Amino acid sequence: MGDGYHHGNLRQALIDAGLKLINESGEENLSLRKVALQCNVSHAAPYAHFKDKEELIEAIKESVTGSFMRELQEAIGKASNVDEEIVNMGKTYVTFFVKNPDYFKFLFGSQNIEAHLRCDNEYKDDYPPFVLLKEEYLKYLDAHNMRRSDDEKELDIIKLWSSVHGLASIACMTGVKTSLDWNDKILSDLRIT
Amino acid sequence: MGDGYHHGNLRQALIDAGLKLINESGEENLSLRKVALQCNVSHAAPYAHFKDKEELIEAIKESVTGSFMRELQEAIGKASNVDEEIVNMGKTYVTFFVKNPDYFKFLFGSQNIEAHLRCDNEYKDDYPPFVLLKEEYLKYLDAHNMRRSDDEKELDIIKLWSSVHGLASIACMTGVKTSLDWNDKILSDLRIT
DNA sequence: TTTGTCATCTTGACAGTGTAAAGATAGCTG
DNA sequence: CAGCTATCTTTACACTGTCAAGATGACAAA
Repeated sequence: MGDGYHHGNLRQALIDAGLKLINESGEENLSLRKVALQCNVSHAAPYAHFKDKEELIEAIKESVTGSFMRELQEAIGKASNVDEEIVNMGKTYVTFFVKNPDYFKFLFGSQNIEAHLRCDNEYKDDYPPFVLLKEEYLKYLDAHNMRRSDDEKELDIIKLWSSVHGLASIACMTGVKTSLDWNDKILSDLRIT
Repeated sequence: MGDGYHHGNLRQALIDAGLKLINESGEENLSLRKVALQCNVSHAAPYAHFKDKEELIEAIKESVTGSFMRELQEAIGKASNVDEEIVNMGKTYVTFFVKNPDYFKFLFGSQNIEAHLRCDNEYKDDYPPFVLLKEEYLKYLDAHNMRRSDDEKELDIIKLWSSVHGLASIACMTGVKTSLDWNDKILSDLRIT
C-alpha cells in the first residue's frame, strides 16, 4: 500500500468519494471521472474494481443502507417493549431520510431500484430494512399472542411499510420539514389492528 | 406547418417523442438528441422551445400528470357517493402507476422532484393530484358533518396521501404485481377516522 | 536471486451527451 | 416590397462512460 502506483484500498476510497459527492450535490452530479479524480487516480482506474458505473452506485447504495440499518437497530435498542420498538423504528425510518433527503432520492429515486432491492417478483425478502421490519412485526404478534394467516401477515407488513415509506417519500419529495411533528403523531399511532 | 424548414408544432412533437422514449426504455435512456432525431430535426432545435433538458422533462412530466389527473377524475365520476369517490381515487392512484411503473419513477423518482411539485416549503398546494385529494377530503368531511381543526385536516390529508403514495411507491419499486389485491383490500379500508 | 503471473493502475481513444454561438430560413408585420 | 423575429441548422466544445493496450509492482514459484 502507499501512495505509489497502487492505491492500497481504492475500492473503499471510491465508495467514500462517491458518497461525498452525492452529499454535496446529489446523484446527478456523480461521475466516474470525478470520483476517480477525488482519489488521485486515473479516470479508468475504477474499472479494476467495478465493471460499471452502475456497480459503483450499487456499492454506494449498500453503504447507505448500512448506515440506515445501524440507525434502525439503535432506535430499536432504545425501546423498552415491542410496541415502542415498532414506533421507534417507524420514526427513525422517516427521520433518517428527512435528515438527508438526498439519500432517499439516491436509494429509491433513480433508475433501477429493482436492482438495489434485488427483487425476484416479491417485495424483496432480503432487503435488510424490510427483513428487520418483518422480524419486528412477528415479534409484535408473538408478544401480543395474535394469530394470523400468512396472507394477513403479508397484508399487515405491506401496510406498515407503506405508511412509513410513504411518509418518508412525501417528506423527501416535498422537502417539508415542518411536518416532522405530524409524522410523529402518525407514527405514534403505528399499531397492528 | 409542413415538412419544410419549420416543423409546425415541434414543441408538442418533442414532448410526445420524449414520452415515447421513456415508455420504451425509461428516463435514463432519454436524450435531447434522440428526441430531436425522432422528430426529424437537428439536435439543437429543441433549444428554440426549451431552455434546458430539464425544461423539456418538466413539460413531459406535466403531460403525464395530465393523464394521471384524467384517470383520477374519471374514477371519481364513476362513484355514487363520497366514500366511494375516495376509495376509487385511491385505487386509481395506485393502479395508474402499477400499470406503468416507469411513470412513477419518472415523476417521483429522478432528481429534482421539488421542481415538478414546485413546493414552496409546503407540500405542494398546486400540484393537481394533491389539490384533487384535498377537495375530495373536504367533500368527505362535509358529507359526514365532521368538524376538524386546520391541523387535524393537514394531518388527515398527509395520512391519506402517504398511504396511497407509499403503496404506489412500493409497488413500483419492487415490481410486485401480485399484491394488487392486497392494495385493493387496504384501499377499500380508506377512511378518515 | 530470477522469473512469471496477475491484479491494479495509466494512457489514449471513441461515441454519445448537453449546450452555446453564429448563421440560414421562412413566415409575419409593416 | 422590406424588415423582424421565431424557428431551425451547423459547428464547436467540454464532459461523460467505456474499451483496449500497455505500464507497474506485489507476490509466489523456480
